[in-house]
Amino acid sequence: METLSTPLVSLPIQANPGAPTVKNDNRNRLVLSLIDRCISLKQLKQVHAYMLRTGLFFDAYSASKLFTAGTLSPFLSLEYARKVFDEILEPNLYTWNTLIRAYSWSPEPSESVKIFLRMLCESPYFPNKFTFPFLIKAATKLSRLGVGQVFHGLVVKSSFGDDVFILNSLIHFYASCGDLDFAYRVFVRIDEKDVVSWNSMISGYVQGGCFDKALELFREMEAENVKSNAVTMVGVLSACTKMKDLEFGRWICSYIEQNGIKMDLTLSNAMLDMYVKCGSVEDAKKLFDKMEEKDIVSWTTMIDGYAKLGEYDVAKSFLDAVPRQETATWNALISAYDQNGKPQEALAIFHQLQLSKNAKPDELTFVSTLSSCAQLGAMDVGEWIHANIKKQRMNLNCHLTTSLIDMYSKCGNLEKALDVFHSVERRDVFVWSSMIAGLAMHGRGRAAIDLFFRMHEAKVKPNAVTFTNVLCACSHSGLVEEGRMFFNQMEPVYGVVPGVKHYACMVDILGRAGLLEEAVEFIEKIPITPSASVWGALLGACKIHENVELAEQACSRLLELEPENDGALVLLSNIYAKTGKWDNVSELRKRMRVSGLQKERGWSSMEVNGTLHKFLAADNSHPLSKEIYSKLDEIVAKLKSSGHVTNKSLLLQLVDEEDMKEQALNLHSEKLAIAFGLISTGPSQPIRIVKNLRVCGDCHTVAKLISKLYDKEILLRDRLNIAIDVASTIEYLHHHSQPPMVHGDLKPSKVLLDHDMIPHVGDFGLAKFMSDHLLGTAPGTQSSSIGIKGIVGYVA
DNA sequence: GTAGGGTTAG
Repeated sequence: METLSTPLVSLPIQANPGAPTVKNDNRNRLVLSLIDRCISLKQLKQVHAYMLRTGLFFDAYSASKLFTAGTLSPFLSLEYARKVFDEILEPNLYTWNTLIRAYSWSPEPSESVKIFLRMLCESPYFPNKFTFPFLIKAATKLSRLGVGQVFHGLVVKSSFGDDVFILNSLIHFYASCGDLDFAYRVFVRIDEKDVVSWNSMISGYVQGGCFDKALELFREMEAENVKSNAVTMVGVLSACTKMKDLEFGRWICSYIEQNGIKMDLTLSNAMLDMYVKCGSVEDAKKLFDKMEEKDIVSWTTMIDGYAKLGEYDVAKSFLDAVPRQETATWNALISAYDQNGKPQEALAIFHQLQLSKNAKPDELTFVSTLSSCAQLGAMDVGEWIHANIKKQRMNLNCHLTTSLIDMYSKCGNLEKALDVFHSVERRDVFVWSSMIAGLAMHGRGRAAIDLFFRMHEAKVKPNAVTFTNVLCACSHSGLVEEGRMFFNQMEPVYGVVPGVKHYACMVDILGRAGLLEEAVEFIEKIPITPSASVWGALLGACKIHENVELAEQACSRLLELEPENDGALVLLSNIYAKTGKWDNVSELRKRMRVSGLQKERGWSSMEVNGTLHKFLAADNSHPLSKEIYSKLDEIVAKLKSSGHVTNKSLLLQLVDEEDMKEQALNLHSEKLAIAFGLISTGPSQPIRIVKNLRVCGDCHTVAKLISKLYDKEILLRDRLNIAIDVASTIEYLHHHSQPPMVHGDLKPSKVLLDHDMIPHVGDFGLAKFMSDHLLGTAPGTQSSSIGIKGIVGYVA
């Protein structure tokens, strides 16, 4: 007889399809058992061919067996299974259900719904109790509330409203669509709740952020003597993790032991994660060492734990020890570096990953790496990644789109950011928001507002991030009326409750416009306790408008909330300096020295052909140092002969000798970087520089002059990241109290200020971030800063 | 005669 090694045959079908004369004999049973033993698609196809030749395929049961194997096997090919299905002349309900199920698992769950509709039209069958869980799963994956509701209605009409399997799927469906109330309504109406009903509701609450409710439900479950299982524990542990409640987490671990709940790999991993996220890497390590079975999640959790703690060497040793390196393990380290303000290290690991044979970068790698590129202004690497995404024909999903827009915007290339934005079909709220931020960053406040309305027309609902970006756009373009309008509309019209960031933005808008009294009145009316960032915004405005008295008040309120906020002290000292109160300046500086507050050292970085060059002030460590300094001399001479006078008042420090002041200014890291840029870039290449702190007024002016004198585009971004076109005098005035030097035909060199206006996700407190963002520092000084997290745009 | 629900990281 034929065996699996029999070559594939051509398919002249001999059997009469209409008459299933296949006997249930031994030979056929053997063939059917071969289906289960197939270990490759090729073997399955051989059985298929044999069945066609003998006519066995036209037996409904046998055909469905083959088809099911095609959809279930690890080597499953949905395309092949679909072909098999299409060959089955009269598929039975089981076969239809199997196809619906196959698609509900696939990346195209909408096919499930289409197949279901086809079944209703083409077949004599109605859905049974098995059909609905598959359909509801598809609706869940599609996140389409309406679709699931239709199925729910059908369930009730088809009298399956008591089936606990179906109702449990519905709980899961409603919860994952965010409708926890409805999920709970389904839950309470189940007469005979089983453990899965409870688990579905508990994990629904956890995923919806209602951790208290999840734990309450767990207690209720206990009170009703429903025995929990490992899945229950995963849900409850996950709630502890999110609440960072180590004590309760430990209690759950002992509960698991006492109640003899069987540990499985997922539960162990959930425990590991709880320990790591609640701050006890030691406990996690103990558990990790005891675990008999570990998978990639276990390893990744440990790497992530150590990396987030800043113990990078330990994290790396775990990475090296992973039995099978996968992309996720690399991603853990890359994203930890990225999010802890170590973008260079993130890129270094990325390069190692590229050299590694075991794994290749995936979407998540690119998202983190693009964020690091954005932080560093490393546009060459960013562009390389963009090209790679295209080359790999990787699906440009919303996460990647957002990251690309963010990267190009922050690297100063608004056009490319817009290209990406226009090239995609799918734009979620984060894609729109990042583009709004990009426009705002480049001083295009009106365009940012227009985009907001286009987003509204596209029926994408704005969220808190969108409003922060729109308000920032108003603030940076001096659009006071528009800012007021958006702020007043956000809750009543768009249902977004103003948060601390929005209040701070509003104070910033009013303050920058000189409406200091109104800003103070606004602060008094804020229904929540004003955060440090709100006072920071007021303080910033006081600096612009030289209101020393109010500045002192704002500063003391800020320091009550954040005694460690060195930025506030630096800003206040700048205000004193600007108004000539040198005694107060030295007193403040002394206070900072005593309390150990130190300024972060300023640096500027510049990327040339994918290599990053970093400069400190008066740096001479660069291999081309000699050439750089001679270029700098040349620049200084050219500037002088063109009539530029160094604005020494910008050096807000007590330096006595006039020429020392001038020299100190000329050695600023951004000037070194520009000099280096002039000798290392081709004639048409722009110079793109990123500064970690603020760019001083002199460097700002000089950058523009050099741009003209050398006919070179210069993009200079600092930690406050807004691009200002030379032409936009008004916007300039909002940032600097003295008017810019206006040159008739100056090339549009841009100065980017206001880094990271987009709210960040992650462990850095938002308030802290916002106060950093809004405080900034005065031109000429370099304030210390707190770690900046680069990516953005979407909530984890 | 075959089948269905809930879980961990990034």
